[in-house]
Amino acid sequence: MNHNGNYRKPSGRITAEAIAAKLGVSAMTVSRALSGRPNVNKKTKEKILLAAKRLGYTPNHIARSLTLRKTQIIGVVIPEIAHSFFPEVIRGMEDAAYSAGYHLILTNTAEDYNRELDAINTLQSRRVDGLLISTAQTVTDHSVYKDAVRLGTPIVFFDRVVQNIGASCVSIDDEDCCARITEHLIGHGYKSIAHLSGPPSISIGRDRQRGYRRALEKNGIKFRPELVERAGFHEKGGYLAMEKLLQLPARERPDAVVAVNDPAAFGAMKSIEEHKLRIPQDIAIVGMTDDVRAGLISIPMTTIRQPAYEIGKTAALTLIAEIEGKSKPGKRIIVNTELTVRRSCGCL
Amino acid sequence: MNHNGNYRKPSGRITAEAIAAKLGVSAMTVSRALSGRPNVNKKTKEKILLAAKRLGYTPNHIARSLTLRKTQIIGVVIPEIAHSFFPEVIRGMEDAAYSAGYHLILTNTAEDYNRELDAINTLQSRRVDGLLISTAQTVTDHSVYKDAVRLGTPIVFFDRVVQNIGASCVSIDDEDCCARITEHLIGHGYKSIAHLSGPPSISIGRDRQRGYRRALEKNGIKFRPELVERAGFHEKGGYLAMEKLLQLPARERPDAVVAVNDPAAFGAMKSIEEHKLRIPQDIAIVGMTDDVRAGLISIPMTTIRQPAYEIGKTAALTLIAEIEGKSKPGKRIIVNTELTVRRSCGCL
DNA sequence: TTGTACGCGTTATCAA
DNA sequence: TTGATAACGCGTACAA
Repeated sequence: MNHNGNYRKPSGRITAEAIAAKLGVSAMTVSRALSGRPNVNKKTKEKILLAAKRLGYTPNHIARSLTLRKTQIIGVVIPEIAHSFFPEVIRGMEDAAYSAGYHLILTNTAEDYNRELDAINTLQSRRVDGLLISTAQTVTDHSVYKDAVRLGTPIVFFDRVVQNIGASCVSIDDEDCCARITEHLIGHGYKSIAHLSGPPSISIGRDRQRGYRRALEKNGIKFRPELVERAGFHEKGGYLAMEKLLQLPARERPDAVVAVNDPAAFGAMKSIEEHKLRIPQDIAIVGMTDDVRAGLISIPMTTIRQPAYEIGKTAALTLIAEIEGKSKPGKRIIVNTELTVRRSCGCL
Repeated sequence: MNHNGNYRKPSGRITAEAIAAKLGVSAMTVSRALSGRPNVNKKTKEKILLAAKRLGYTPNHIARSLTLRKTQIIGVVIPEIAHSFFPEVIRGMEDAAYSAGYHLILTNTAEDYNRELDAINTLQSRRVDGLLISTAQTVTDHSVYKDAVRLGTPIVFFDRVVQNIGASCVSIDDEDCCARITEHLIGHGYKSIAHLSGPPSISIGRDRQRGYRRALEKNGIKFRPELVERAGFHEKGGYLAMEKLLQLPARERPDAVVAVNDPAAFGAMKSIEEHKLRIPQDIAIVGMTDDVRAGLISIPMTTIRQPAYEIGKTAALTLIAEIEGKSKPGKRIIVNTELTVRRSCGCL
């Protein structure tokens, strides 16, 4: 018994060597026949293929990876699985990977920096061919990423990206999105627009806030810091932030709110409703990301649709191209978004 | 250039051998020190650990897997990713796997039998330690599973299970669930209850239909075959099936509908609404699985909550126990469900 | 067209 | 406590 609690058991599986022995050829010929190389006699090839099938031969990909130094595996690091956005992203990645002969190892960091570190390390020790990463909220130190890139592991960031460290990034233009939806409100006459902001440690949070501010300034509306309240990415934070905003004297209150994402907006809606205020008549509200729920709740929410599937697929295709040397790292890829106007903004 | 389109590039990574050379010890000692074995001199161990860190050593898990014939990888085969049920299942699996030192390779079969075959084969050639499978709708031949089990790859089925082939199964008691929700309707006075059934090729479909029928019979209601319409698992099928039911002469129409799952029920609701019928006054409807949307739509839907996270976690824990020889295969594990009464059944 | 020798990076085994 | 050797199963390179 070794330290793992496992006996060293024989694999029990047929090897190329075994097939070779049975057929009186060398293992090399078997290998060639099975990987479809041209230089094998047609008849011996047929014999080998037949024997392989009869014996239930399954090539050992581990051994293959060891010699080739190529695993055909992509490591995926995401901060949460259940949020409706990521499953779609993963579906896009899986489609792209499957078509190109890669597999996905999925790791969930649950927004925890240490788990993310651990994930990246163990994925590297598994010698994944590349990494697809969306960073956890608590990440501040980028040296792990830099080390990986330096050691030759291609990385493509998606959604929550880290720029300027030599890795490609696939995301929406957060600043622009937020500016757009803010201008949508401005265009419909709202003057006192608040922002429920994301964590400033994440690019998404910073960029969206910048977009909000840019839209105000461009339209000659004075930026009022007291109208920006930190909410984070979740419902609870949105609720608490909105509670704070509603403590402002009535005449200083916002007439519209731009939330950093849909969950935060849902939380805020709850707070607004608890205060017996009407949406959108008393306070309009908009989100971002188009969570599945956005169109289903009693006051359907105006938001910005992010093409999750496309983000996943694009990120995977970009990574695979870089792994195979067909494309250079360091790209910045922006995928298009779409303003989805529903009732919560009062513009319908 | 080999047939893969890849040059054979040197790994560029530090090996245990390299550390050994620098320190004037053997590779074996390095290996022992790094895997925390007891029989290493404390001082040499420290030296080795330090050197490993300084040189940025990442153990090669591939080589390790090759000798140990153990990958610490679990292959997950699911029919669809985006359906809200599976992300939660995967989260449960990931949590369990992470704690036990395993990784998940995720494969999406998109309900396609050939893709499922392919997935299971390539996962086996990657020598995964075990498989977690929810079968695709189009699967009829179970020999792949049997072969895998015979060759010693543990399998645990979840949700859409295959019983009696020696593999463990984790699921809800579909027959019982469907009987329960049907009896709920009967208990509130509905007499003419229809069933939108799932694909009969899948155990879930068959079992739920059996539960529906059992509930009727147990309560002395005559089973009417014309009230069972095949819907499948998706919205569109539910819509079409309901359309058919609504073509029945008015007095033969059902006053309540038991759908095989929530998406089918959503489709049916759409059809009912298009016919200007009211839910639940004209026709009551219930689903199963508690899709996230069930509670959010304008007429919230009565359904049965399946503990997705728990199913995933239990399946993974069961598999890991079997992989490590701590538990025997062939178990049948039932996880509890919960009737969630909302407005669509008219019982509130 | 086919075979031989060796290497990939690690760990089990047995000897020192 | 440490080291030498072999093995895991395959693919490359070269020779036959």
